[in-house]
Amino acid sequence: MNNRRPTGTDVARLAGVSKSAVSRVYAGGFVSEEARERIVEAARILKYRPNNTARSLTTNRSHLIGLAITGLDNQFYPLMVDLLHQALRDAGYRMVLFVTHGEADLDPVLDELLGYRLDGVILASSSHAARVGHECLEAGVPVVMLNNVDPEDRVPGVCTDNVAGAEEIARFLLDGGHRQLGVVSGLEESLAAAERAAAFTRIVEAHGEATVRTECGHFSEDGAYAAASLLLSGPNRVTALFCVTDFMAFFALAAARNLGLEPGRDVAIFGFDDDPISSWRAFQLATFRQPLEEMVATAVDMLAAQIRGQALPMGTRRLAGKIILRLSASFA
Amino acid sequence: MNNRRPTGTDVARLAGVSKSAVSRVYAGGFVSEEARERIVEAARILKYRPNNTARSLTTNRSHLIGLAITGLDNQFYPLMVDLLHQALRDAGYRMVLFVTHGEADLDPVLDELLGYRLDGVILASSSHAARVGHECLEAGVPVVMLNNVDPEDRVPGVCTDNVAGAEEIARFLLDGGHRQLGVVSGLEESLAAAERAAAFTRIVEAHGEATVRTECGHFSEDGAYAAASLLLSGPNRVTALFCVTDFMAFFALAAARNLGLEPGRDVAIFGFDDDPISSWRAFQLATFRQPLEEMVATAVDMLAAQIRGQALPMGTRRLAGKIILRLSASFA
DNA sequence: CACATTTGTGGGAGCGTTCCCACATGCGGG
DNA sequence: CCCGCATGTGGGAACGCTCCCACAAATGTG
Repeated sequence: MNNRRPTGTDVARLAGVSKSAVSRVYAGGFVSEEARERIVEAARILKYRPNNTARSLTTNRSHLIGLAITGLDNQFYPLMVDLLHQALRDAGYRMVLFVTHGEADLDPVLDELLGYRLDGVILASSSHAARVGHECLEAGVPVVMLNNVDPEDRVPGVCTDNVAGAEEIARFLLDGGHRQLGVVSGLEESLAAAERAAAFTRIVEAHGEATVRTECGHFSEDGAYAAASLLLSGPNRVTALFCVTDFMAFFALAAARNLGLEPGRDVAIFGFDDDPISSWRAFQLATFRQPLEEMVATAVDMLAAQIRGQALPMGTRRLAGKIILRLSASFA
Repeated sequence: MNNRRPTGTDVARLAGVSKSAVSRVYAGGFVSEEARERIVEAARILKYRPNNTARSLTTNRSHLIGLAITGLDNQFYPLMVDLLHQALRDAGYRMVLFVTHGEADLDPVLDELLGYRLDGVILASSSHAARVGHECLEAGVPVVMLNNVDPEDRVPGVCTDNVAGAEEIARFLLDGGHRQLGVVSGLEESLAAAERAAAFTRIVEAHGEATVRTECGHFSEDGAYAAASLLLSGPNRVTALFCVTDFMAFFALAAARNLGLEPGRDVAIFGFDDDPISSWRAFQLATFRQPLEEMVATAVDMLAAQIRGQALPMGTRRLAGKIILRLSASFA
């Protein structure tokens, strides 16, 4: 344990060259073929590996990207993390994870985000992410919002075209003959979710003969269950339900069944995201698929461009999604 | 963008002290109250934040812990990541995430684990983690295995007492009168899962009148579905099924229903983990709860002890779990 | 054959910290 | 009054790398 790790100087000594030559081998410069071979061989013997910390200090690049994300209970997020991890790896970056729970967590996270010399930050938190984004912008740290939007439209970001998606679902349900519609909304701080609820409501209200009621599901299990239960019971109960996330829709399905209503027969239920478990036999949830691969790739591209120093057009890129019909809305 | 971040020297100049004094404020040394105030004020004005990279270079501590974990589709893992993140945060560490998919991914990950001067590594990958563990050991990097065991018992680790858990499930099913039992096993590289299958089998075979058949579920959706379908059909189909992970059990539930068998009435199905969604109404899966909070806390403690330089007793700590009875095994 | 040009090389400063050491103070006791 | 001894302080080396610059050797040109 006491034998410290070998340094570039050690390798240089063994190979009979200068440490500059060693550096050139690993940082990509010109070295004669002969010297390169000797250096690589020496490095192999000593088990040398360049110290990334020291390297970062001079190059001012850490190759570390921070990812801030809300609690991973919503299965859609782990999938996003996985894809993001791959995309970042392919682009030569490592991922430092920051899991937040609510707003209180955000400030210490922010502190660390800035204290560590991260090359960039991806904000996939559902709440209050814009505030963090503004601070990054101010500190000159490249930043991208993913699956969320900055109300002030200053932080660059990428998300699904929430409006088009919610509208398509609304039209589908209206076309299916539904006139009493319900929305299980998320927290107000999440603009992406708010956009979905608003767009859905707008279409229904424009129809004239249809009505829409909204209950807040708070992005939580109990919240969604309670909201759906409320909307699905009483004298003017709804016949179709739009939950702004699949995660909440799963609890709406449970609430419906608890009331003796079979989704797809007695009530139509839609989610949003296309969470991987939506297609499971137990749920078969109709939803709107976010183009996750494309979103992730775009976000990483946008971030990489900023890191390269390219000024970015501000604002949010909105990618097209796709409605996915499954059993839970089959009779609509 | 061009105005570089302020350094400790900048702060020292503004406060009229030396950079040593500034360092003392942030690294925790003795500074007179008056000087401290002036420094803090100057830092506030300049928006100074110590550069962690430079700090790491001298202290040889990065406060970065690497977490290697297999694909996050199994919901149990995101939960683990979340808890681990919190525990590491509380202990003053940040988490660098490495998501692996199969064995091929492991070598490049290992390279990066060692190249980055991580203070320690947590291996929660289900497969081949021991190999990576050995290499860390060799390189002198503190390492802990979580929810997995090293067959050679050299890498310290913590997991649930898989044997006791699987045995308890087996006895419960035998006591319930089941005589034709089935196991949906995982991949062979995962020793933790193998332990469960083996312990279950041992108890059943010791019974004398009961038989047990095993099919490999490969930890995958399709694999588990196929394995369960096989076990639940044919002339000598099983009446009780033990899946070595909840994730696979969800597909066993689906397979059973697809065959017209209602879990908890026509067939008993057990998982292992107590994945958060096991308790959902759509599943109500009987299972064995891993003491995740305790496991995570123990793993972080063990890692921190190694980082402090304490030699650790080798081998795996096995924590007690708890059987959780739910509808899927109610008639047993 | 003198000179420019290419090619590879080593020396050394610098990145922003920490930490050791030397050195000023202020103060009480011999 | 001078010595010891706390108590703060600043200077400067060190961490392991990159990268600029100067320079040597090999090659090409008039």
